[in-house]
Amino acid sequence: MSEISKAYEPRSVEDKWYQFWLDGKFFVANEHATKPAYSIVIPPPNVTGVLTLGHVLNNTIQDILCRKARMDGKEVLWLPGTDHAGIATQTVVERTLKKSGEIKHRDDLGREKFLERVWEWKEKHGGIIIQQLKKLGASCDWTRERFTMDPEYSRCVQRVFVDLYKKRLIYRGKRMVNWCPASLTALSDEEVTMKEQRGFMYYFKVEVAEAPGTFLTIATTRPETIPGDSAVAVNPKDPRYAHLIGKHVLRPLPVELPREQKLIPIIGDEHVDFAFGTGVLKVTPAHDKADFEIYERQMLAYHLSAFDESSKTNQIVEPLKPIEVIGKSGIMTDKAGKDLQGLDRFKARKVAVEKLTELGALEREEPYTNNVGFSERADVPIEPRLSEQWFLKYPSVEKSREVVARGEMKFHPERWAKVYDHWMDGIKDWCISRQLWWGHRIPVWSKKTKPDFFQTDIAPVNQKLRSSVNAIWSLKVGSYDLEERIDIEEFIQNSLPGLKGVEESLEFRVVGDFSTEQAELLNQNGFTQDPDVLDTWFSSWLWPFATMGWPEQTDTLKKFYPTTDLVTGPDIIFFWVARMIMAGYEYMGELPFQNVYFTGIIRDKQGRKMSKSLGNSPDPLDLIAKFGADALRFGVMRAAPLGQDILFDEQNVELGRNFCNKLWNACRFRQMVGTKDEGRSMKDETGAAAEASSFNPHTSSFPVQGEIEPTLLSTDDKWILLKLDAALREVTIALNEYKFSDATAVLYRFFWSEYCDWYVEASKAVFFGTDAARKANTLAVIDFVLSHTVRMFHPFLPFITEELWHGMGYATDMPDNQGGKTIMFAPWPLPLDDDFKGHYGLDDCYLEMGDTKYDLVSQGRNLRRAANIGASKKIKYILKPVTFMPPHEVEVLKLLLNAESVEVVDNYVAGKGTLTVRTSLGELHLPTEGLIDVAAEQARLNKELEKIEAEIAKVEAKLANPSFTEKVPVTVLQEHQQRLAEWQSKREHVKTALAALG
RNA sequence: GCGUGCUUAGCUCAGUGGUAGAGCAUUUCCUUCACACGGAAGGGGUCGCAGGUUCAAAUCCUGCAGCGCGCACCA
Repeated sequence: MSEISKAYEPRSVEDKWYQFWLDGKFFVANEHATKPAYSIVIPPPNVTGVLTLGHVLNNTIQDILCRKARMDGKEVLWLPGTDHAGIATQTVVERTLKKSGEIKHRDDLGREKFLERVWEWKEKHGGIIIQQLKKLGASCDWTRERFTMDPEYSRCVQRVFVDLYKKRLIYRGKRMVNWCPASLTALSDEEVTMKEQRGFMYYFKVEVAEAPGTFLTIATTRPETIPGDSAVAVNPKDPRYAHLIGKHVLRPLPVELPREQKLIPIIGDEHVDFAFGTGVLKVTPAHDKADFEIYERQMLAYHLSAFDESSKTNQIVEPLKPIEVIGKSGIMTDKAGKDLQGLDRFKARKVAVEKLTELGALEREEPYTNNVGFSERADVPIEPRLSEQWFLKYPSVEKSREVVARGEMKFHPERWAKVYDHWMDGIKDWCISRQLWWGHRIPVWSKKTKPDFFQTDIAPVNQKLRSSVNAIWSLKVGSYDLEERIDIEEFIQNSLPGLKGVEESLEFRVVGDFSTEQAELLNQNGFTQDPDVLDTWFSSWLWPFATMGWPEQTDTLKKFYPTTDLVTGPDIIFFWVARMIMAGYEYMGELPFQNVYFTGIIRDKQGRKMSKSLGNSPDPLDLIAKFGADALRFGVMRAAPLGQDILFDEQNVELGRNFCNKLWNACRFRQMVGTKDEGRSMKDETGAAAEASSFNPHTSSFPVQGEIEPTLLSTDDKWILLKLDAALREVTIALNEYKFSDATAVLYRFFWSEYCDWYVEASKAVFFGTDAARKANTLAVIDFVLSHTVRMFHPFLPFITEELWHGMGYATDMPDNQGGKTIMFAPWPLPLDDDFKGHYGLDDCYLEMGDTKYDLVSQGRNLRRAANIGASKKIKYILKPVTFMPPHEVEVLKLLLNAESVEVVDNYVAGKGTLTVRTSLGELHLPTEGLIDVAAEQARLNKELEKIEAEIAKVEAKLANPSFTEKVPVTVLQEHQQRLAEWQSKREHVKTALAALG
């Protein structure tokens, strides 16, 4: 036999077994299997990202679920992959190219060349996170790895876009969007986070044109937008101002404009809160969402009245219209006037205030804290901006809401269902276009032409596109925003003849699920493709089915869709989870997953979010190198209760390592005590045969009759088997309820506090003894317990358990597909059933017997301290048992007490200076021969006595209360009475002990 | 503002009506032949505050306070 090392060394083990699993194709899902399916799709990490602790948490949970499902006999698909992370990836590549001095702006390269560089980057860095997941032990089916920019996946995205366009759920429009001046793209509402900002509220006055000398005071936080004001709004119900509606004020900025160009109307709108500020609102429709809405509401009414007004006064030159004063990079435009033009928006604010002051228009400024939307990605204030974008009206909203509301799809913890429902309730259209290059380009082409050139410009292309059933044409005439869908054949027949000679240009637009060739055709024929790409989430919302071969009805889809569980962070509940549910219903006709487990968010010791800039985010790979992947997994799981954020501390991982080491050494102990005659030996070589042995690994499905001899079982044996049974039950329940930290706590308690601390120690009494039959039987019990334990640990600690499964020889007697090859497919250990318990005499009373015995030992050990006897000194105890104490039990006590002897004396009378403890098993005496510090021991006992008296008083008070004794259930009453008796007995004992001290 | 979660030992957290728990930290002792990544024995808590329900409340209800998160948002 070969020695195994004293400490567990994960490094020599983990890579070996991961390669073994890959070589054995154990992670590969078989879509033709008859076993019931279990599936998870991975939340695709950013392709150029690196592993964070968040990923560790998330993927460890998924791996636990998958490994448990395999042991439950399910056919498991854990489908991995990455997403292209449009903004993040493009930004990183652009920044890198800039840093190297290669470009100043991505325009220097041009779209095509730039994208080539992004692909290069992706090829170079794209595999990193996948490799890291392998280090963690993730049992993903890597043969099915997907990327959102794969050709097939991209076709899915395109197809869905066209379908939704066809259904008129996708539309284009000039709307107010969240504009990121750093990334130069529109963002969805979900990508904006509100942050409190300390600033100022500026109060400035404007004169009413029609009533010189009358001033209105306006409060604003953004004076730089004054040149963009198109109106001033008051509440029509506000008695202070209502009469001014229809009149005009003189806008102070830009100063150089002629008076008539600075006149803007006073309009009435219910939106204006007259309790807030001054009750007068400046309306800047190009730079504020609410203002834009007012603009839309009031535009018509105003234009009508303005018409009357201007015909009378001839003063109003500019109608109410959005004026863009802030450009797309956050730089003030020429419309902002000569003082502000070219300035950054924040610098412009200061200058605007100076100008107002110079004009004498600024009344005052007050410190003010308000909420400002920030670009989540770039962390700069977003700019509400009017621009032409593509929007999606969400599909299948009602079904998606109901499935969660009804509890058909379950959220864990449940409270997220409410958050989800609330969001779905107020759901707004999704801005899906992004002004980026890296992503799925919008499949829309357009070409302008005059009616007379239709036959040469458009018709031939239409002819060639006919093979695509999904070509949808629309027509935009002149500069009107309106865009009509047309049937191109019908257009040729009916409308075209009438347009002969018309000089106005027509813009033909075609949306379609085109092939690369068809797209090329369009480009060659002078059609221009929409330059924008789609939001990354517009591809990842298809993830659960697009990764499985949709739109084909593949066998994989048939077998594994809908998926079983989804594990993700609550921070992407709207971004991803909600949208996947809707896409699932829209395209698969059913929900994409049955359960959603929301993890907590990993924070540092101080409760701060992990972030690169704080440098508080440890590299999981460093942790794996230092402690092992199993240790990291166990540590994170143990610290991550369902529904709570996790304060990460490296100590958790250290604890995981210690636990693995404990497991390792407990097996080492088994090897050492059993090798001589009966035991198995630990092997070094994977798959090498175990030495011949009379002990077989046991499972619940392979009962152990003939292996463990029931009549030879000691109290300790029965106790640990019952504890194992309890642990199996508890762990199984915890896993079913997704309570991973509970499960790890049970594993820890069972293995460390029960098996190692008590059973292994007690078993030494057997192994150091001479009874060969009992020794053999104890080994059988140990093998039974360990073979179950190792399997129970496997989902959490995949590497060390595989090593031990083979090393201890437990694999060899199992069928190949049931653990013979790998513990991955060994059956999940079931709790012990009644037949088993009956056969081995495992009555629950042994639990109490064991507990009492170990309690006696603890108390006996305590006497050592009371007597100031060093831990290593062998001492003599005297036991006065209540009933007959079998010699074996006395041996166990002797060993556990580290005693020179435990003498059984049935009628022992303790003399002076003898310390005594008592349990229901009997009394344990330690004659001290004057070694003790009498005063200290008296103090200790008196303190204990006080405690006991307090407990007695509490229970007595309860029992003396008639309403208690009358109303309480009998069992509770008995419990209390028994407890009183116990405390009283203890009191007697302590008193006796005090008296014995002299 | 609406919603939601948390507040229990020095720290991190379990504990949904009946004797307050774990891990870490701490104190003392021990390198005894599985493991010092270890063993043994201790100390440490009026369960955020105030009411209420109940024979009985860390636990259920109400209110308050503090911290956090999500959504909405008033210039």
